[in-house]
Parts: sequence; structure tokens; C-alpha cells
Amino acid sequence: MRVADVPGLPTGVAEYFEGEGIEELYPPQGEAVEKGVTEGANLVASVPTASGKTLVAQLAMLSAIAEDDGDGGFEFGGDGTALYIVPLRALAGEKAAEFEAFERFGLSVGVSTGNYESDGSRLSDNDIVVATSEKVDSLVRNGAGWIDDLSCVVADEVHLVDDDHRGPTLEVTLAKLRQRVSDLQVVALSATIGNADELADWLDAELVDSDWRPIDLRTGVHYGEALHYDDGTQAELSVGSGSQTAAVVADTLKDEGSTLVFVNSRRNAEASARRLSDVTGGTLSPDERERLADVAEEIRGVSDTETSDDLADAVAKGAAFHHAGLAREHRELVEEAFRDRLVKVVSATPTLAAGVNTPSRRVVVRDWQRYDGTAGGMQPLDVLEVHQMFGRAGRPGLDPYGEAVLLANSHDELEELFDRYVYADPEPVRSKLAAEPALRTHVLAAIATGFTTTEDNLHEFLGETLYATQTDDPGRLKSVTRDVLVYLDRNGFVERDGGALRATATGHLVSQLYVDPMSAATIIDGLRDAARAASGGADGTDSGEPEGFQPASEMRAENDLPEDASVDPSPLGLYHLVSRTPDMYELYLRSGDREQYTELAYEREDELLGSTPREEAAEFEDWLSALKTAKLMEDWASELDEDRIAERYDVGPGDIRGKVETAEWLLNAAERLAGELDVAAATAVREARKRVEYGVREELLDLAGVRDVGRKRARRLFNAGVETRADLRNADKSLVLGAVRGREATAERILENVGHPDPGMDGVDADADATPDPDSGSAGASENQANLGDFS
DNA sequence: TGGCCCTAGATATAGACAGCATGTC
DNA sequence: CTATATCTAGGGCCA
Repeated sequence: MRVADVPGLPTGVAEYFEGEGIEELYPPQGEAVEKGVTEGANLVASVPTASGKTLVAQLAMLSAIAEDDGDGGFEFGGDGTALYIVPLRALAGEKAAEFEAFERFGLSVGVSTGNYESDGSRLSDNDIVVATSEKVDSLVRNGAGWIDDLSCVVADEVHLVDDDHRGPTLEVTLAKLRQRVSDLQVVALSATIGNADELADWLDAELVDSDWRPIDLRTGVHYGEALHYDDGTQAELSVGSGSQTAAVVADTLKDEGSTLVFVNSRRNAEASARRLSDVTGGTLSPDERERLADVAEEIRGVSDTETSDDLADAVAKGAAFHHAGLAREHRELVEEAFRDRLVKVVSATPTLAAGVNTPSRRVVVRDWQRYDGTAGGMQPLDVLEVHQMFGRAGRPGLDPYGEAVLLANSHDELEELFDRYVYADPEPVRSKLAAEPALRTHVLAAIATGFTTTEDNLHEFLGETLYATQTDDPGRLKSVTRDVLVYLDRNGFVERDGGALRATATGHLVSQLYVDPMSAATIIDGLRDAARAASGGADGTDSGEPEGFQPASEMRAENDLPEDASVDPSPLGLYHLVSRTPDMYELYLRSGDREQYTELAYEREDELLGSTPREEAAEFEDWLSALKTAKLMEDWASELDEDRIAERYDVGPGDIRGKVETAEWLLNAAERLAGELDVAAATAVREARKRVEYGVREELLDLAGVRDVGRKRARRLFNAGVETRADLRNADKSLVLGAVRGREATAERILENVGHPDPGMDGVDADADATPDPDSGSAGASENQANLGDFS
């Protein structure tokens, strides 16, 4: 089918695509149009990656937001909005950039995720909005009215409804949108899966299920001296003295192609990149070498950690690793250099299989098993997951074909890999909704938004989910829902009156804050325990389970006692509290840690909130790893250097930033909950939050709030005698210049930001006393070593 | 006695969304 | 219960 023949498209759209060189639709795209995507039909498209899903979504959205001009044609200008749901924040920007071409039609594109909101007034003014599923859920919970104007919603990577943790959010959000907005067109884009027909049934949608791809994908397994392809052919590829992976990479390099290597752990990714850099290093042109050196320096500048240095070293030689321990900027630099063909090999954990578009001539799935503690050992990867990795092979328009290979080291394994992954179909997608954590949060949200007002109502709504269409045990959902209602009731989040359901004020707040109700219960319990200790009530060792707390009114009476600031909860206590929450991803407790943190628990016992589990208890392990996480945050908020934290906790810069971000978010929730419940701790919570946010000690909070002044600059200014914003406003300019290592532009910007009467730096010399000695690290760090060195 | 190499045993294991109000070195 | 790469301690060897 030709673009010009697509029905329902507004004026100018077909011409635009033709101008972009798209005249003929790919077969699956044509099928989607024939089934009515541009005329309002719901559609599930289960097709391989890079086979043109995005165009289907674009055609659907553009036709959905246009209006019938009453004359057989369609024009933009209606008030409908299209929503594009992405699975990752990083993908939101990528998609929005693709849609920005439509601004030529007078359309506006907005992005909304937890950490980024496109500027421009309101989301409701946009014609196309790109958001994560959680953000959409949150927008609905917070009563965004423009949701009712939606005419089309696109769910990208909809097979993720299978994900234990995040799948239910996508599922519930789609169900909710469909129920709330009448005539909403739903377009669900999925990888090729086993049961796309079930998804189509659930969404009352037409189905396009196809294996067609625009460029050929050859898959195979390497064993011995040959690559065995899925079509039965073989190609010689001898290994020699190095590893199988190195041989494949070298072979690809002969064709000037690049390789993406998937491995099963961060460590393996780093080790593999180091080894492969010996393969790539010798093949670089002088120009490439030079440009790679620049990228390497940029990478080094992102963070002071060893991880950062190791990555830079590898990149300088044309190889890289990629995993979630890297900072976001690290990942972006690696992805960009790989797309630019500068970096020839990337060894990655599955982060890269699901993330932004990083196609490669060849993909090697080196490890097809992964450690899974809950299963007691190594588990084979899902077929779907391996196929997603395969799907990164081949750059449309650049490569004649892509190649994806697994590695076998025995003949048996060769055959097993063919059966298991090359010839196998992906497993069916199954809803994970009937799990308590998922229902806890979504049931509360449904009640709090007034979406469901009775228990029958609730079951009716849950009956509209994918889970309900798939299960052969409908009683299960009901019984878990009943348990969840009991839990929400006992914790004071909902009230039940016969069959009627109503959220309490706290319940509303919890739903809006988007925290797991169990997190909220844990936080509330901890804050009340702190208040009890502060008011001289119970001694805090017997605070009871989260379910068992007393109503807020009874607590207020106790708080009438004179306050003693010294018994405010400490930052460590608060960090521990939020770390115990199911919303915080725990640090792994390593050997030796148990002893070390048990000791710390005794030392700092009176700072820790709530009851301490007995050492023999099963939950003690979790409680300790939360303490380890809390200690990391305390170190960060005590200005310990990033590299020392990375070393001490054996984490990467990305982990540190991730923990800090989550802590900040949960402490904000804690602050709001403290306010709502009238627990006195709100001020202490705010200060603890600001300290993790800025990564500074108490005395720097004022300075670090100034724009362009972070933990390091604030510490240098402070040590130079500039202790507050007021000091900074009237500071000796040479001191400030010294504290930023003589960078005039930076010094001027800072002084401008703080409102200095004359920020100009002309003729000012840096004060040598304020300039840190580059050899001994920052001024703050050397001080910290004395204070914190006792804990190592 | 000290340095080096080798081997056997021990060790550790992927990912990442949300609120709110503005900005690191 | 399953695997595997890396790290670490300890022994053997040599100067």
C-alpha cells in the first residue's frame, strides 16, 4: 500500500511522508492500515523490532487527532490528544524527538516523566504527549482533566505487561483509560510474542502478527571453527588463542562492522570490554583514536570513580561496557559513540536490549543463563529476552543484513541453543496483576480517584484487565483483592461501609504521592515511633506492626508535650526508614557485611526507628541491607567522595545517584505524610532530604541551594570562609574565583545567581588560599577522611 | 628470605518507575 | 540443585 492511499490522514501528511522518502508502506504497516488504524480501529501489532512500528503509531495518532472537515477530508485543529506510552524515561525523549517533525502541521509535542517535564505551559495544550506508564497512571490519579480529551493512546512494548514489577501498572492504566474515555482508540505495539491474539482479545483490537522485517536477520550459533546459521549454512570462523567472543568481534571488524555483546553480569561486561579493547585497539585509524580520546575524557569527567576510569580506558581503545551501574551521562556517551561507529564493541547487560536504539551489525549473546537467587542458581533467559537482544542486529538503511549469534562450547550445547532460542517461539505473555504489591497500589488508586466506589465496582473493573481474560482461576484475583482491602483498611487508607469503599485523607495522599501503600505504612509507623520517643511516651522498641498503629488523633495528645529538638529523628534513622520500604531497591549484603552492619546497628540503635527484628528472624537480613543502604546515604550526605562510596559499597556511580534520587523522592513523601498526620518530624525529614539531595553536611545546606553551587564548590567556599548565601553575596571576589579553580565564567554565574551587586570578574585574581590543591583531592574530602575513616 | 607463578577454592551474580520545584564540576 | 569469570590464599620454586 502507498502512503498516498492511506485513508483518514489529514491534509499534508501523506505528502510529508513522501518527502521523507516513505512512499510505500511495509507489509505489516499496510496490514495495519487495512485493518483500520487510521480510521479509529484498535490494533495490536506484534512485529519484530525495527520493522516500522513507529510509523503505524504515527499514522494512528495523526489521524486520530484530526477532524473530519465535513467534505470528505481531514484537517488538524480538533481538540483531541494522542498519548504515547513508553516503558523507559530514556525512550520518552527519543520518541518525542521523532514526533517533533509534526510541528510543521502546527502540532505540539510534550514529554512528561518523573524527572522531566517539557516546558511550555500545560500538558493539556499538547497534541501529542509522550509519557511513561507510571507517569500516565500518576496523571490520572492526580486528576489531569485532559485525559478525557484523549482520542488515541499508543502503548509501546506492550509485552511488558508480563513484567512482575511494572507490568501491572501498564495493564491497569490501559484498562482505566479505556473505561474512562469513551471511543478511545488503543494501539498496542509489541515484540513478536506467542499470544498476541490474547492481547488483541483483551483490547477488542484487530491483530497484525508478523515476522516480516525490513532488513534480513540471520541468527545462528557459533561452535568450534564455524558459525552455524539458522538456514543450515555455515561460515568458517576460527577462534585461535583468544575467546570465542573475541574471534567473532575480530571477524566483524574485518567487514568494518561493530558488535554488541550481551553478558550476564556487570562484572562480566567490564571484564569483557577490557579484553575486547585489545582486539579493537589495533584497528583504529589515527582520526578515530583522536576522537575516541575526546570521548574518553568526557567519560572520565562524568564521575571520579574507578568505573568511570575503566570505561574511559576501554573507550580510548574502541570498546566499552554498558550497565546500570553507569551514570546516565556515561550511558549516553557510550550509546552515542557506538551509533557514530567510533566505539566498535559494547559489552552490555540487558540494559541495552530494552533501551534506546543502538543497532549493531552483529549481536553476540554470550551468556544465555543468568543467576537468579530466588530460583537457586543459573536460569536460562526467556526466549523473548534473547530475541529482543537479537533484534538489535542490523541497522536499517546501513547494513545489508544483521547477524545475531549465540556461543556454544559443546556440540550438545549447539543443538540445545538452536532448539531453545533460534528455532523457538517466544513464550506467551502473562499478566502479573494478581500479586499483592501490584493490587495494593492500584486498588487504593482506584478507590482514591473515585474510579470505584464499591467492592462490586472494583471487581467489575478488575474484570476488564488482561489478567481476568487470561486466568482460569477467577477466584484468585478476588481473594487477593479482599486481602488487599483488609490491609488498606487496617492501615487507615480506606474505609469500608458495607460494600462501599472510600479513601481516607491519608489514603488520598498516599495515592497521589505514588508510593506503595506499604511504603507509606512503614514510613508512618516509623515517624510515629520517633514522635513517641521524642514525647517520652513508649520507649520505641515495641511499636508494633504497620497495620497496628493508633489513629492520628490519639497521637496528637502525646505531641502536646514540650518538644525536645535533640530527639528529632536523625538522618540515618530516616534514611534507614525509607530504605526499608518496598519502593527502595536494596543493596546486596555481601560476605562480612552481616557482621559489620550488625555492629553498626548496635552502635546507632537509638537512631533507628521502629522495632528491630531479632537477629535470628528472617527479616533481619533485609533490615540490615536497608541499614547498609542508609549508611551509603549518610556517607553521601557527609560529603564523602563518590569514589570512596563506590569502593566502600562496591557500587557504580549510577547506583549512588539512583539511591539518592529514590531517597529524595521517598523523603518527600515522608515529609508530606508527616504534615498530613501532624507528626512533628517534618522539619527533620526536610533537612535529611535536602542533605541527600545536595550531598552535603548541615552547614552547607544554605550554600548548596545556590544555583551552580554543588557539594564540592559549596565545601570549598565554606572552607574559604564564605559560609552562607549572605556571605557569598558580599564575598571577596578573589576568594570565590579561587574556590572555582580560577574559572571566571563560573564564578560570575554563581555571583549572579546569588544576587551579588557586581559579579564581574575582570581584573580579579584567584585567591591561592581558596584554591584547592589538585593533588590532595577536594578540601571536603580530606576532612572527611579523618571523620569517617573509622568506618571502612 | 622474598618475589613470582600456579592452582585450588571462594566469591558473587540484570534492571529502574514515581513527587516537586529548579539546576553539578 | 544448575555456571562461570574473577579474586584470593597458599604452596612450590627459584634467586
